[in-house]
Order: sequence, then C-alpha cells, then structure tokens
Amino acid sequence: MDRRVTKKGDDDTSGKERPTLKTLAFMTGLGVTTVSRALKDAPEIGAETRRRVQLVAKQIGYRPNRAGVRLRTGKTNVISLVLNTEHELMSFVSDIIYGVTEVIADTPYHLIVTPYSRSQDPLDPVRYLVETGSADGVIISRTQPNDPRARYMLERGIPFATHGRTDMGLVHPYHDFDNYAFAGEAVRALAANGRNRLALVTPPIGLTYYRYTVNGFADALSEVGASEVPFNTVSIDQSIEQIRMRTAQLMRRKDRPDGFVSSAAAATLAIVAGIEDAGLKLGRDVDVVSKQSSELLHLFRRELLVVNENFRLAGSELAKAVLGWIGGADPGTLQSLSTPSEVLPYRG
Amino acid sequence: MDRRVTKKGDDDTSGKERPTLKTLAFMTGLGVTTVSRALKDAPEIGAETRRRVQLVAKQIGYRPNRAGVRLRTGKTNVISLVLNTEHELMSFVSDIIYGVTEVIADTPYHLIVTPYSRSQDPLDPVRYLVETGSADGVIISRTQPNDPRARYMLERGIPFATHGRTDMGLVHPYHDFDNYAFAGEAVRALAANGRNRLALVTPPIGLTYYRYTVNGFADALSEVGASEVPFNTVSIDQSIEQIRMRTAQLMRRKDRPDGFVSSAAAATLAIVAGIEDAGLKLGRDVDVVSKQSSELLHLFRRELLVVNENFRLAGSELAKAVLGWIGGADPGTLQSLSTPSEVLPYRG
DNA sequence: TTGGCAACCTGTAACGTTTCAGTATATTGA
DNA sequence: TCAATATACTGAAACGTTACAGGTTGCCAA
Repeated sequence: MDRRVTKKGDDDTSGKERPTLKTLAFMTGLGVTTVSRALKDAPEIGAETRRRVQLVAKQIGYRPNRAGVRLRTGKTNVISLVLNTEHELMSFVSDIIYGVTEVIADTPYHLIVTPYSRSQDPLDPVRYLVETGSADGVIISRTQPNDPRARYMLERGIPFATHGRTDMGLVHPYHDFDNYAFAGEAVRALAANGRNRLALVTPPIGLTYYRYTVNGFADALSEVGASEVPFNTVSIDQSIEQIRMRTAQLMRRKDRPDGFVSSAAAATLAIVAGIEDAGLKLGRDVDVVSKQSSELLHLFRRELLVVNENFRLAGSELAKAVLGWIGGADPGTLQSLSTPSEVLPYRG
Repeated sequence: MDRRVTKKGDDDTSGKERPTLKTLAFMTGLGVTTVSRALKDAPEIGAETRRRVQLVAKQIGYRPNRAGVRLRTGKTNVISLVLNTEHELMSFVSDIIYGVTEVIADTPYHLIVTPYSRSQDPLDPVRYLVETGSADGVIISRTQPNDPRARYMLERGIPFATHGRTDMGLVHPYHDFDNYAFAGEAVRALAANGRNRLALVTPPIGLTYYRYTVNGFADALSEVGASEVPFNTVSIDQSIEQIRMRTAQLMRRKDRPDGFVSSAAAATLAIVAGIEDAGLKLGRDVDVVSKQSSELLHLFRRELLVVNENFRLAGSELAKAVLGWIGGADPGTLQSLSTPSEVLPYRG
C-alpha cells in the first residue's frame, strides 16, 4: 500500500485535507486542547495566543467538524421543522421556512424538515427527533389546545416553539397570529358595510386557532349586533370543491348570509366561486373578508376585503424563540403574538 | 459534562440510556465488532448470530448514532435542498419539499434546507456544503445552461440532481418539466381558438427552461403560422405590479396580442389584471394559457386555459435521482422529463 | 531560600462507529 | 497425523471534538 503524502501523523500541512484542531495545533505549535479553548474564548488562554489561534483559524478557513462536536457534546446544531405534508391548500410553508432560515443564517444551525402524513400520529416525528437526539430544537405547527407534542417535549426538556398557542397551563415559547382580533376586525368591517348576517369559514376544528377565531367572531357579532348564519359543515382544510359546493348550497337559501369571514385565501377562492355559482355578486349581494399570506387575493376579485398574515415573520419569530430557549432564556419570555393588519379594501 | 450515574462501564443495561453497539454487545455476549457486522449482514457472521443480534437490536429499538457513523465514515445521511429564498411569487417550494420527503421517508436520510439570497453567489451554499461535507447529496434548482454549481459538484464528485437541465456537454441526473412541449401545446391551443398574435411571458432569463420555453413557443408559432408580439420587458420573476402594468400598457396598443402564454400562475394573475385594466375581456378579446402547480387558476377566471405542472413529482424524481447516484447508479440513467398535461379548459 | 499561587498550557480519555489486523476453533486434504 | 484453510469472532485504533486532571513557569510573600 502506497501511502500518498504522509501518514497524516503529527506533521500535517499538506493543504488539501480539511483542517482540524490538530492542523491548527501543529501550525501554531500549541496543543489541541489549547486551540479548542482559544477558539471559544476560554478565560485561561493568554490574550495573544487567543488572537494568534483565531487568526490562523480564519486564514485557513477552519470550521469545526459537526460530527465531532455532536458526538462529543450531543449538540447537533440542528433545528427541526415538523410539517404535515398534506396541507392540500395554498402553501405558506415556504414562507415559514424562509423566515426560519433568515434567522439561523448566521448561526451554526442547520434546518431539517421532518415530515409526517395525516395518517400518522403527529407525535411520531417528535418522538423520533427526541429519541434519536436529532435536533437541539423543534418547531411544530397545527397546535392544539391540549397538545401531546408540546407536553412530551416539555417532559423531555427539549427546547421547542409552537406555531399557535396551547391551553394546558404549561408555559412554552410560541408565536401566534391574533386570530381573535382578526375575526373581530372582520366582523366589524362587514358591519360597517351594512352586513349583519354573517357566516364564518373556520380553521380546522381541534386546532387552537379555531377557538380564537370562533370566539373573536362570536364576541364581535354581539358587539355590533349582527347575527351568525351557521356554516359548520365547512372548514378551511376541506377540498376546494367541497367548500365551493357547500357555499353555493348555502347561498341559494333564503336565509343566506350577506357576509363571510374566511380564515384562508385558498378557501376564499372557493367561497367566491360558490357565491357566483349561486348567481350572486360579490360586493353587491355579499362581502367577504379573508386572511391571505400573499398579495394575490385582490387580483382575484377586487371586491374582497383582506387581512394579511405574514408567515415569514412567523418563521422568524419561531426560530428566534427556539434559539432563545436553547440559549438559556426563560421560555415565558419567548412568546409573541402578531397583530392583524387593518381590513384592507382594494386600492387601485 | 455531568452525565450519568454509573461510569457507563461494561455493565450497561440500565434501561434509560439510548442503546449503542456496546449495549448490544453486552446483551448478546458478543464483541462490538461482531454486532456492527451482524447488523449490516456482513458475510463472515454466522447465520444464527446474525439473527440473534438483529432480533435484540429490534427489540430494544437500537438506532445507529448518526454522529458516530458520520465521524467514522464521512457519511452524513443528509440530502440538502438548496433554495433561493426570494421567489417572491407563488410558492411551489413546499411541493418540492413534500415530494422529496416522500421518497426519503423510509431511508435513513434527513432533508436539510440550505438557503441563499439573491444577493449571494448561488455557488456559495453549494461550496459550503461540499467544503464542510454537510451532505451526501444535493438538489439544486434555477438551473442554467452553463451552471457553475453543477460543474463544481461534478469536479468534486459529490452526487447531485438539478431541477432543470444544463447544456454543458456534461452528464448528471436531472428532472425537468418539458417546457418546450408546454409552450408548443399552448400555442397550438391558442391557434385552435383562432388566436394568431401571441405574446409569451417567459421564465427568468438565464435559466435553462427559459430557452426551452422560448424555442417551443417560436417553433410552434411557425408551425401554426401565428406571429409573435414581443413582450420582452416582462418575465415571471418580476413583481406582480410590474407585470400587471406592462401588460396593461401592451394591451392598450393597437397591435396588441390576442393570446398569451404564461409560464407561471402568479404571473398569470397579474396578466389577467393587466388585461382587464385595459378594459378588455378574457375569452373574448384575448385567451391566456398558463402553467399552474395547483388547481386554483380556474377558480380565478374560468376562461383561462391551464397546463398542470406537478412539483411534488419533481421533488420525488429529484430525490430518487440523488439517492440513485449515491447508491452507485450511472448518472446518465437518472434523468427524467415530465410531459405536460393537455391544455385544459374549465370544466364546470 | 522556599512555599504558594496564579497564569497558561497540555495529554489522555471518551463520545459511537467502522476498519484493520488479527486469534481461536473446527474442518479439510494428503 | 499435521499442516493448511475456512469459519466465526475479537481488540485496538481512528475519525474530531471537549472535559478532566494535571503540568510548567514565573512571581511574590514569608
């Protein structure tokens, strides 16, 4: 066997291999331990040595080997985003991802996407991550008031943040959009347009923000003295066709609503289609207030009233929260709520 | 680090720690080496021993420590998806991600998302991945005919797949949508509707699929004897407002087109808005054929003609291609092209 | 002079895995 | 019978990192 350069023994300057602490140690004439400590600004290292080591490290482009660190310390430098892969509707997922990556861009963290399908127990991917120690922090969405995943991670002591609040009397980081305020503002805007028989197209039943939305809707209804037209057969995670058909059905009845509040842009497309299927006209016979995460709804129908929800911001906030918790901050301080924009009409 | 109770010596059955090869070795009474080999079906292990080890491993839920494997072998079991985080327009990114995760779900692979912003050199993230050995395989998009990233990875010998083809005389795995066929079909459909002055809203200039689209468009134009109305000021990665304004401008001219071919759904919304800004009517004054990745365009305007592009499929194909290359397959056999659907009119 | 004490640095072990170079036992061939 | 060989297993080393438990200096007080 012909050893190519050298035995990769103590004398390693051969250029092409990725530098390690050993390389640095050899180059500086110091011990590996000293180099390791110098790089992380340990106090017992002389100021000059520290500077020297850091200079050389930068020069040769030293980057710690993730596997080495992880094996030794258990620190993965990984954040996992746990996603349901069957959000059939419009995808805000990329925005969340972009938001997360924005925050972790200048940290050593990598983002891994951990999927689960609807058929699985949502706890499965979380259990996997925790059991295999695959991440230092986890972000979950589709949060429920009593969320087994949050409970599980709290028990195991692994940092996480939820997109959406829980209601278990337990404290943990979260970011949420204020859907109570959204639904309220929506109702008030419709009332201001003279609408007083309102229907709500809700978030998926079971998720926390379903409750906030429903409550915000109900409270504002009594505040403005409008009444609800029940539309419980529909929620935003149903298929476009379902929503459209149900809406058309509803709109052909005598006691049809004259206003809709919709929790998602894709559902809104279906609602409008249903309205028009029934021969009615948006803006004349009925108004619709909808949340949206991109600016597209006003291109669709300018009569729509929209409220913007910024998922990129959500991603950023969630990432900051998890990193904060990992960094030792008090989880109770890592909670944020995003206030809806005003209800916006089309502006030419 | 203050870890555990006992010294974690040879006697480790204490239940709560994650099992390692050492645990298995102790439980089976074998050596660590034997266990390691038995788990990967090495030939020099007795059949019974093999079965015994694998049984115990399954029973206690042994999972290899990724850091250990990675440190020893360099194998990361990671696929990286490299993404530009400034696709302002409608996001097909989540579909690709879902497609990828579908394929790697029952493999040991994790998916990491590596972002870069428009201001950066697209080569940066790829260089980072290769230099730090952070992934066994890479998926890139926004592929160019002469793509420095593909060239770089070929030089370094790291498996990858591109979303979109290159044209460098180098062979590598890819998946692509047949945009030549798409543009051609679109033109023929418009011609069949009696349209013969057609404008093309192109993909971003510089990307490979720009060329295929333009060529497909041009070839079909001469085939059907229609003419092109130049619209070079616009491409799909411009802002909605830009596209809308330019379209309105164009449509107010006397020599306006009577047909559009649009390479992206979000751009199509803007085009239609622009058409209507100019006081014209879709289906009467002008027809539009558009690609879409979700079924929403027909809700927007039923007069639209659509062609579906399946990004989830693209994600799956790309993942299969990378895994195939990692597994030693011939890169030349890992190329696939997705044929567009027919041009579809609205069906009630 | 000496003992003590900072200040600064170092070698060794360990994390979990795979590879290398074996060893021990049984089996075969002549 | 004895060596050669196949079969089944094993310990040690190494990947790159950090924690632990020291080791040298040099300086100062007694």
